[in-house]
Amino acid sequence: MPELPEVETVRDGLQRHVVGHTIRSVAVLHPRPVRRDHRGPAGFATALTGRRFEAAHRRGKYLWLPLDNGDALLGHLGMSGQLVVQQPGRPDEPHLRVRFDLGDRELRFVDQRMFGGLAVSEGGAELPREIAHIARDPFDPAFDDDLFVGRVRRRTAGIKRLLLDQTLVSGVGNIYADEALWRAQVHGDRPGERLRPVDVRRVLAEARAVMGAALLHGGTSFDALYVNVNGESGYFDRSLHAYGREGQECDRCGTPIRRVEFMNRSSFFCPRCQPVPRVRRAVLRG
DNA sequence: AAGGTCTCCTGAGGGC
DNA sequence: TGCCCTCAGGAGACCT
Repeated sequence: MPELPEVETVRDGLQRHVVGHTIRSVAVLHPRPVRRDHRGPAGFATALTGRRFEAAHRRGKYLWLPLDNGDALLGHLGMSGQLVVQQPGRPDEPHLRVRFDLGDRELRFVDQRMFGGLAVSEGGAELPREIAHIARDPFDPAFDDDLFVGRVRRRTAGIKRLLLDQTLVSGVGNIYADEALWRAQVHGDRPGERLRPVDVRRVLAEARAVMGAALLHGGTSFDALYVNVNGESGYFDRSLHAYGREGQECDRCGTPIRRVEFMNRSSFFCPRCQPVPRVRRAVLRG
């Protein structure tokens, strides 16, 4: 599942293998991945044909590639999306959805579950308006720690939900949220407004630490010929302390890791290191 | 405004 | 072996 480190690794690959190349033609093999583009599959292809990729940018889990006419190709990998650079004529990947012919190479969007997608953003070279609501990520030099702490502490929602709110901080998904909270020894249900500033800062610092480590690792999984990075940085197998470890001993205290339902998915935490917040006493209002 | 739930999508894996 | 069920989840839509 691509979160910030995986998407950044893809961005880096696009920068090195796609930027400067011109799109000769576009083949949309399945309509769903271009569903966000109001032009439809044919219009999407037309809008890109003849354009040259000028750069590769990222905000949170979104990627965008400015084009030579001021528009941009905007993309999100969703759960299972991959952007692959292939030699022309190589066999189609099983879930190949969109193919860009760049002459001496092809850029391919492969996505099994199709939660991801591509769209042309009109005038979106600087920052696509479609993602103007997405916050900066914790590695962005312009990310404002104090602003984040302040916003979290004005919210009643649990800190995990807030970590996943891409308008507060971007790039964090379910896995790194659980890992950051485990490392910070904070339970995800603790309301933002009940956390001390130092607690919020620790969670933020641990989110940076765990994603930074994954980023270093993800960068090495690149090879010279292909941009072939997806949600699997390989980091997960080795270094996860909480996510996916239900019933296994906490690496810090030995208590079995617990799994609970959360937003139609799962949360993993150590019940000893990350004590469940006591339910606030009901306040009767007259 | 903010919090919460639902939905989209496919293949892996479990149970029988 | 094969069928059915559940699960995984980012983020927009939608309701309260």
